[in-house]
Amino acid sequence: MKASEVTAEPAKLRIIRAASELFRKQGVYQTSPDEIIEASGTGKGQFYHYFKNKEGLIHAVLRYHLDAIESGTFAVDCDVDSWEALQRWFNAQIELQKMFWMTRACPIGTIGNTAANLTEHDELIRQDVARIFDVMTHKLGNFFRNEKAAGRLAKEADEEALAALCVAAMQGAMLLCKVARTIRAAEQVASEALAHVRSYRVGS
Amino acid sequence: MKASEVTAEPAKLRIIRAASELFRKQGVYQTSPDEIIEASGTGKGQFYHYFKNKEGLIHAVLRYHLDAIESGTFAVDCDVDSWEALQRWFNAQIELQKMFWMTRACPIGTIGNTAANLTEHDELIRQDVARIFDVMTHKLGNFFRNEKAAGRLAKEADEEALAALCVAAMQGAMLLCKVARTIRAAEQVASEALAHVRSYRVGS
Amino acid sequence: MKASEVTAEPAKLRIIRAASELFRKQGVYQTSPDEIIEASGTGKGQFYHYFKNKEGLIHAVLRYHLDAIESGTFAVDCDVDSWEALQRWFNAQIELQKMFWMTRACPIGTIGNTAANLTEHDELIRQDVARIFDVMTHKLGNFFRNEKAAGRLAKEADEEALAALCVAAMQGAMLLCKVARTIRAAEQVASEALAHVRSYRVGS
Amino acid sequence: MKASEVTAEPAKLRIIRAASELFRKQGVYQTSPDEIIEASGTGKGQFYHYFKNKEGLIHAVLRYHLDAIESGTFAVDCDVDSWEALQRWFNAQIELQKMFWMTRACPIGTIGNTAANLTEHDELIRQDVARIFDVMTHKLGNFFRNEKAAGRLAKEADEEALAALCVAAMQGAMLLCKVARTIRAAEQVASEALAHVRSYRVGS
DNA sequence: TATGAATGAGGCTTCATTCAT
DNA sequence: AATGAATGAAGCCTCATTCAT
Repeated sequence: MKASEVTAEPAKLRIIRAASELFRKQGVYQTSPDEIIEASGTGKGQFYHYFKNKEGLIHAVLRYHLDAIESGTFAVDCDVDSWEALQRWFNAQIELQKMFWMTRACPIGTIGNTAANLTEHDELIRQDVARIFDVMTHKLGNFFRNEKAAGRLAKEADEEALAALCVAAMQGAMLLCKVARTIRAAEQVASEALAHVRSYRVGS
Repeated sequence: MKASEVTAEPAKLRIIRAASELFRKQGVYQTSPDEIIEASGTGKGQFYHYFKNKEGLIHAVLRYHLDAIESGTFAVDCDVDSWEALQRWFNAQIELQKMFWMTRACPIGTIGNTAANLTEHDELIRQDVARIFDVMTHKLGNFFRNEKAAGRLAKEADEEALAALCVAAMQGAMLLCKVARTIRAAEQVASEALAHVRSYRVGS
Repeated sequence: MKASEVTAEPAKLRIIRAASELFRKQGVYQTSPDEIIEASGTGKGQFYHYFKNKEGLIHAVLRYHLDAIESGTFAVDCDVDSWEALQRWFNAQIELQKMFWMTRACPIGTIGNTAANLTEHDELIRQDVARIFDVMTHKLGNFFRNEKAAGRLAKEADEEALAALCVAAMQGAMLLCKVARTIRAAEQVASEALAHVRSYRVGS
Repeated sequence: MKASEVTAEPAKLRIIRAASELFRKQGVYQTSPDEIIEASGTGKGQFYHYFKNKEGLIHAVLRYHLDAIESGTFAVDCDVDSWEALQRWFNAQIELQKMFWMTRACPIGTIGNTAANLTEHDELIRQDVARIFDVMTHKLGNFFRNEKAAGRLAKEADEEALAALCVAAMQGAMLLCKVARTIRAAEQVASEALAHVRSYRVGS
């Protein structure tokens, strides 16, 4: 049983990884199970053996990203613990965007953007995406809360709102960049958002 | 000829309006020509008579929104000429979001999010969306430029970047709200973004 | 409009007839839309243009048979108005069974037998089949009622029950014949059922 | 060897019993090996270890029912040895039908109905079903033969035909009941069939 | 201008079965 | 004896588009 699980993981993981990559490149609705099956080098049966249906796979892909975010292995490190780390958080997103240039960089952004078109049928997916944004926002919020507790952030600062601004601004910025095919908006937005949160900084 | 154009417009417009509404509600990829045809009360022939194909219709819908934005008849008035109007610009989006609760409010955002996943094939659409965000950003930018010219905005403010922040933040915020099914993020983000641009205000 | 309906009928009818024939030969669950499409010389689009789905087609086929039964053009004439006609009603079923030998003769029987396996999902179909058996039973019942009214059937005879016996016995008999690959059971059953109803005959 | 057979039986039997129940509830074609495997609490390997394929399992299920009928442990006791027992034979089927309301009661009927649509491919199954109906008919026939031998049944009675009528009428009646969702037809048919065979009774 | 029938590629999913452990 | 991963053919259906009237 343990042995079979060990050998089973690859196929399931291969599917998740292939799907994750295709979703990022083409979007969720533009990627068919057949494409994922081919890219993962598995078969139709495998796909539906491991996932109830396409929605189930999307769910699995999102859990995969969520795990990465929570464990700190995500492409954009959300465990911010210093103002430099916050700066890096913004920069990482800009770099990702640059790296993949005209393809959508942030996998969450892509699925999140897809989520923007979700119908009532995809409730599970909506919740997954919501969860991810929630975790990201909380992680940034924790930094601001810690800073305030340490007296390095103005008392009137709303930690939650500042975190929401950072996440929302960068999601929106990446959308703008994708359609405009230029990184400028992301740089401007990151710069302004950072300036804003820094304006609440007090002490040293 | 003129007469036929006069009688033709209604059908074409009906299709555009029906499509616009369905795109906003369900997303572009989740809306089939058949659905649009049914909702608009026209026929298959009409559809392909007025539009080369589905992409052509999306293009027409985007031009329709662009026209509305440029003429100031868009749901969110982008001709901002005072700090109160700017506040209204933010509020209008929040109100739209509330109105359509859990559906994506901004029609541009919805199509834009789809466009974010477009392949080279749908280049036309990408450019349309880019154009719209560009116009929105410029309209806001004009306000900041005017304010600076009038000495009411700090010299060190980057008008273009501030406008980009406003647009990006609200696009991202509406995405967050859509997936989280709560208006909170949009309110927080609007509040922080507004606070940021206001911090550059000088004089009275 | 009338013209298009006239030209449209053939495709729809061709599908219904092809399906009807395949259902009789192979059974409903053993016949795929693709098979029907091929046999009818139409295309997938036609199929789903005229019928919501496979169930919708089954429904249409059953209505087609019901119409034939009601209008008296069905292979087994159910408008029985004499004892000779009743005899013919039994014989017609036996002859059909012989004609198609190892294939199932009665299209209703085939679909009815399929209906025996219906799940809750096929409610519409169940009702259609029920309706057909109901009409058949009532038509036979009418004969018995008329005979009783004319004083040629014993007062204690239950017209409805006699009709039910005829229909049920022949449905069961055809099942037995199909699996046994011999016509004997149908002949025996028809003979006994006829003897039974005749035993209630009075007068001339 | 003997020991392993002893431990093996349970799994094989569990599969047969689970399949039998599912076949009765949903029909043969609507039941997949996976479903049977899950319901029986076994594994894929078990299934194909004990049965060559699905057809082999159907065959086994039918042998299982045949054994029950021959040994008198079937739900409907076919070892009729008195007029009361005959009455019970009819009633048992009505009671089964009531018990499972709207599902097909007789497992043979269900598989038989499926078998009625079988292609040459499933010859084995057809023969199994034919065999079962044959055994049932013979068992009832034996009763009539015995009665005739004892002088309690009219000489002109055709024992075999009477038995066929009973079996066919009840199979047909259960089909009618299933589609009509009412027990009425079965009661009427049983009553008429019984009346018919009783009409040949002679002596007290 | 207008209608809707026709087309067929491709999407998602289930199924029966085999294979490796 | 037992497990469940792997396979791929086939099933049902939707889609965007073209054609005929």
